[in-house]
Amino acid sequence: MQVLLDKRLQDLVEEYLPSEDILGELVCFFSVFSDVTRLKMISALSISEMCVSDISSVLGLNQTTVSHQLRLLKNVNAVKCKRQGKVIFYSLKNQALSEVLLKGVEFLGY
Amino acid sequence: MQVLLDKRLQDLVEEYLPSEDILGELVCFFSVFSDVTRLKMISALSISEMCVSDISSVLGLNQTTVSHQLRLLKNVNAVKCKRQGKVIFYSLKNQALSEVLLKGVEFLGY
DNA sequence: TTCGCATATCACCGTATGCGAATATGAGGA
DNA sequence: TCCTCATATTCGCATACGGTGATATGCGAA
Repeated sequence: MQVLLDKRLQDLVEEYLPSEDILGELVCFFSVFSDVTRLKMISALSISEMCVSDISSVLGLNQTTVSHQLRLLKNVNAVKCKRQGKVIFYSLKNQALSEVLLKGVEFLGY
Repeated sequence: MQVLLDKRLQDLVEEYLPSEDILGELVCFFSVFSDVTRLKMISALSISEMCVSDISSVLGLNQTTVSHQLRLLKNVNAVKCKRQGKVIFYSLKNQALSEVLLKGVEFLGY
C-alpha cells in the first residue's frame, strides 16, 4: 500500500478533523435525517406544533412508533414538548433543522 | 386518541410532505453523515483529494473499511474518483457536502 | 380514589449496518 | 505472459436500529 499523502496534508487533516466527541455528536444530529419516519415527523413539525395523536394520524404511523421516535428526537435536542392537560405538544427546537433539510433537498437538485 | 389537527393543517402537511421517493433519497443523502467513519472520510476529502491508501493511513482505518465506505459514498453521489495508473483518487463531488457538515457543526453550537 | 384517555416505556423480533479476514480484480512493469 | 501492488468484493459476524404489542404512567374528570 503506497501512501502518497505528504506531511503537510497529513497535518492539515489532523488539524481539521473534529474530535471523536464532536464527531459523535454530529452523527447523533444527522441521524435525525437518516430515517424516513423521522423525516416525515420533522417535515410535519416544521409546519406546525402537534400532539402525538396528530402526528400519528396525519402521517399514518403507529402511536408507539411516533412516541419512540419523539423520544429519540428529544434526546438529540431536535424537538421540545409542552404538556397541556392530557395532551403533549411537540415542536421543532431549532430552525436549523429545517435549513439542513433544505440543504439536502438542494443537493438532490429539487 | 384525540386528534386535534384541523383539516387545513392536515392539508398543508400532505401538500408539503415530500414523496416517498424523495424521502428515500434524502435518507440516503443524510446517511452519509450518520456514521463516524464516513464523517472522518468526508472531513479528510474536504481538504484534498486522496487515494484509498492515503485515507486509510491518515485516518487509521482498515483498507477494506475505507473501500467499503467509498463505494457507499459513490452510490449516493457523494464522491467521485479518477484512476491514475494503479492508484485511484477520490474527491468530494459537491461543495454542498461540506456546507451540510458546517450546518451540523453550527447546530451543535461550535 | 377510581376511571378514561393520551402518551411513554418495555420487551421482543426481524432486519440493516459496519467491520474485517480472505479473496478477487485489474492495471503497470518485467 | 506473469508478478506485484492498489483497490474492490465476498462473506460471516456482532451489533444497532426500527417497529409494534403489551403494559405502565400521568393527568383530568367525576
